Amino acid sequence: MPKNLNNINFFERVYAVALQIPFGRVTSYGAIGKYLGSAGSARMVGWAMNASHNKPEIPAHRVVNRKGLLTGKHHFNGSNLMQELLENEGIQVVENQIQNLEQHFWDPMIELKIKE
DNA sequence: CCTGTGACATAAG
DNA sequence: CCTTATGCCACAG
Repeated sequence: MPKNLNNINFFERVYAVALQIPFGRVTSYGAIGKYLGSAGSARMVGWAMNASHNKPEIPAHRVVNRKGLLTGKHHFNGSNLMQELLENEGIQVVENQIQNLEQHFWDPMIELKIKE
């Protein structure tokens, strides 16, 4: 993938990965960023998710930080919607933190492999 | 072009 | 476990 194209569809890349997260699975901002080749710039992923508000189809609730903490829940309607969505997928959430994270963790690097 | 910003990550104390 | 500090990088204005 040419470097020049990295910045063009960055948001869409994030969306594409988020959309590929299987039901009942979650991943981290860093994992997505790493998969996109922008390792370390997990902030970009979070920011992209912030922009994903325009795209309701993006399962942003399946994207959490490294600790499995629902740091972005405040960005959902201001309620515990994010937690409810996760619990609806069979994921236990206690104190805004995903339980058994490793069990539910979905790594795009592994599941989607690395292209190029 | 420069500055601020952000739903993160990692390290250090 | 906590708080700070620093790196990180694309985007908006």
